Amino acid sequence: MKVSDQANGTNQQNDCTATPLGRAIHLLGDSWVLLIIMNLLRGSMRFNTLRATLNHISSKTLSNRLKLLEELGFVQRKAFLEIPPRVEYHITEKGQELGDVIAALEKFGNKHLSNLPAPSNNDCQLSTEKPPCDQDTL
Amino acid sequence: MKVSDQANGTNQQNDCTATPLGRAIHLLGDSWVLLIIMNLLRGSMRFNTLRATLNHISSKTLSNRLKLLEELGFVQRKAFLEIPPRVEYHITEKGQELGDVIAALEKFGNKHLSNLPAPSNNDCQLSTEKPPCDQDTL
DNA sequence: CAGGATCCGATCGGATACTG
DNA sequence: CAGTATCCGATCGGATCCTG
Repeated sequence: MKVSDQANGTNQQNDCTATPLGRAIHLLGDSWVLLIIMNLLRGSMRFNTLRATLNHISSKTLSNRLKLLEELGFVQRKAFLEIPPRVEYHITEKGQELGDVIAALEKFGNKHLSNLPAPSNNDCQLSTEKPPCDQDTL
Repeated sequence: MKVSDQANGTNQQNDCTATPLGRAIHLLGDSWVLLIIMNLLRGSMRFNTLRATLNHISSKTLSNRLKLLEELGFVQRKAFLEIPPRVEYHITEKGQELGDVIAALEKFGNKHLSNLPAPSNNDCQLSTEKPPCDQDTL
């Protein structure tokens, strides 16, 4: 059960998109979305920068998620008509509030997922230090 | 990118399991886990009851998630040696704190995912009313 | 009733190549 | 650089059957 490539909600299965919480779960029940939001929360980024930060994401996947987030109004795409082209993605007001969720996640992780045996690999850019997102809005 | 069937963390790809937040994202980046926790937060449930509540989950998937959550210590499995067998799953102290995440999710959903055009289907049992989980701990 | 085993289709996501 | 299109393998998850 993942977020579909397009932001169509016509999934017949089990997305529970009937209620806000269901939709939230459906949306945030996707690691990439979480990761993208997390990084964008710390500042606007260009496509490839973002892609480099999320180490192993393919351009396809990143593109999909970004498109989805844009449609939902959580991320704003700003394209500069230059050569070479430059596109910057940044969080919208709405998207900012996902910081609360991330914060809750982080707090939980720090409390209960810290001292588990780390499984050997270290992939994505997940800085432990607090990003300057407004967590005081909690 | 989903939570693997077993709770092994030996995923070589991109799970970002190095940092607590990464692990949290990895764990909560799964709709079923979120849904299960959500329902268990409202009270202990038996296997099939839980399964009925999460309308379309297969016993396999539910079993996997439950096992994972148990290994991580967020859910406690209590089996009664009766015939027919009865097994109750209930949230642990640790698991309780996932309520914060759920709460954040719900708050966000209510605020930003409420008035979107609902896509026709209504599957899972996602009650809109607040569960009695401690959201004031935020 | 709780759940393990298996089969198998659906989907996702990575790699690559290509375009403006 | 910022994607899109395509191919295709890996994985997940549903259905079914079976057991204690």
